[in-house]
Amino acid sequence: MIPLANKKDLKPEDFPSDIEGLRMTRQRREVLAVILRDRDHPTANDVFRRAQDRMPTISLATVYNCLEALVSHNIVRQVNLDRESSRYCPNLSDHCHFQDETSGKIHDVVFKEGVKLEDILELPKGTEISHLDISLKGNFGNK
Amino acid sequence: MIPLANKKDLKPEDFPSDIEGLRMTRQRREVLAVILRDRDHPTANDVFRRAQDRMPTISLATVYNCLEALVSHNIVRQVNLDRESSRYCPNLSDHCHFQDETSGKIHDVVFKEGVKLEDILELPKGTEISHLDISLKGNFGNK
DNA sequence: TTTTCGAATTAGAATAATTCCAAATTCCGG
DNA sequence: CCGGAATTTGGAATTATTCTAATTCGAAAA
Repeated sequence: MIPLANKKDLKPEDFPSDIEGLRMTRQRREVLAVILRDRDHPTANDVFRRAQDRMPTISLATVYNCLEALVSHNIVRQVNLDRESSRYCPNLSDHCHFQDETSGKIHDVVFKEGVKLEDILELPKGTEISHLDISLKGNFGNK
Repeated sequence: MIPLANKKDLKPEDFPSDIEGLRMTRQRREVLAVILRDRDHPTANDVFRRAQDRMPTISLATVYNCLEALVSHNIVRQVNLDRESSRYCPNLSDHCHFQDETSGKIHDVVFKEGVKLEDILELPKGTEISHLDISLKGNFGNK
């Protein structure tokens, strides 16, 4: 599924009719295209406003529906920071999120080669991890 | 402030009149006592219901006020998992949270000795971290 | 092509956590 | 004890998200 993540400028109408077992409707294509195009971790409402440019009749409820469909089929990732609205991200590879306190912008941060959770955390034997979420806040270096 | 965390059975009225620069009012004492007593990561509403046992007139708004005062003075920690309501935790030492998917219960998990973030994440030089949040979901081993 | 039928979309109402507000109360220094 | 400041209170307001019920769509069958 990483390939999809690179199709930054694929036109919505060129998406296959089925992605990860999810039927791609007109509005799902549009929502996905927005998320692949602008990788700034938009909220559902951001996605809604952007999708309206090319599809003025789309509704906010539909955007929520589409996002939930895309997330549950592992096509996009939902990012939750604190109590803020959920954000959406087309980067499916293992990574975590850094929110710059001055700009509010969110940056993806990747793990160093070969790092395993068991090396970091005191977890009882037999623990099985299905989801991991790491988020950071502070001042991001450089760029 | 670790000492406070151990005063599991301190009566609210025995708290000092000032903790971390925060004036301890009657309702703040009560809220803090609830959090120190039941370490099950209660939500604001849980705290409200429990506080009502000894103080039937306390209001939910006050519980929210108290919690925000306690959190901003680093007396308790606010825990946010996904989109669920915030939970509150008297454990101020570095740790993260594991939510057991079958029971819904939240467990504190500590880092292994000597683990540093820079060893784990690819962070640009000059990055300063002010907050770190790690949460896990899955099936917790043993106990 | 036309029909059919479940799935998807829509607008608006409903919900739930949290915050806001303005009035009443309590607190504390002088 | 007094006055101003801080806190508490109940209810209204806000906001993100979900739900609902009606409509529309679209793929496959006929």
